[in-house]
Amino acid sequence: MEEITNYRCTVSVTLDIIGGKWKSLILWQLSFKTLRFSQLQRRLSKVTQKMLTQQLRELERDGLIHRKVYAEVPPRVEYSLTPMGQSVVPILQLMCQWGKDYLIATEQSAAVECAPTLKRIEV
Amino acid sequence: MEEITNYRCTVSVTLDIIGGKWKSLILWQLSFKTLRFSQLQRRLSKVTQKMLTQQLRELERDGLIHRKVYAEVPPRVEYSLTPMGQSVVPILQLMCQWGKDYLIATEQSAAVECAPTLKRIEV
DNA sequence: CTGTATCCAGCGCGATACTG
DNA sequence: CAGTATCGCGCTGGATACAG
Repeated sequence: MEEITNYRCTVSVTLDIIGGKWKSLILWQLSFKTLRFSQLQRRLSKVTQKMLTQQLRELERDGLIHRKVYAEVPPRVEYSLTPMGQSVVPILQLMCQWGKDYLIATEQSAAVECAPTLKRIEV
Repeated sequence: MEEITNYRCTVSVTLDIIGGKWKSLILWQLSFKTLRFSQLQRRLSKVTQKMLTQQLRELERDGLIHRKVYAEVPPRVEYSLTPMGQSVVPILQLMCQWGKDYLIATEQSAAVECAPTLKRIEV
């Protein structure tokens, strides 16, 4: 008989916070530079406006991103990583590298890049 | 005008493979030891049999886990990480540590553990 | 430009029953 | 024990319209 103890695995804590459908990709983009709403939307070519807004709100609520509104017409909103948000970047870097290695290992590596200088994501 | 280039971010490649609802948690459990189907099910207390089977099949198809069937009655099936599966463990370790730090930073850290000696996950 | 607010179609997933 | 098969509900998320 195995000893069983209930506990909440902190891996799932992390998944609750950055595991949302678009959250990792949003954080990854913001790790390179502060971006406006429309810039994020262009980089994540498949997100709908509704989803992007929703995911941004949750990331803001959880303290990972900062939302700065400029009192201008037309309105401008810039999103950036908080220190807490920056602390997840090492995880994303590992994921980026692992994905690259995986594609190479499975020989699907043609025409794949993940450099911050490139601007649009095909998800 | 920004330069826009289409590419597939390798972060999303990784998410496609380990981003499934239970996959990270399955890999995390298997990183400590080989487990039988029923052992996995007990450790992931909220998974249904259907979902566990489905996620295991996909992880196997993607080359992250190995499925070994023993020709016995009653049947016994053991799941373990392949070398490819072991290569994601560093990501999971970072996630585990980050989750722990997050709980501490947000002062929800009471009664939380993530040690491999503990056996059951409340997701 | 950066959002809200509805509506509703699709399917993810749970529940249940059955099997080698 | 370790699955497979089927049914159906509930919620996710897309489409659309509207607004500050």
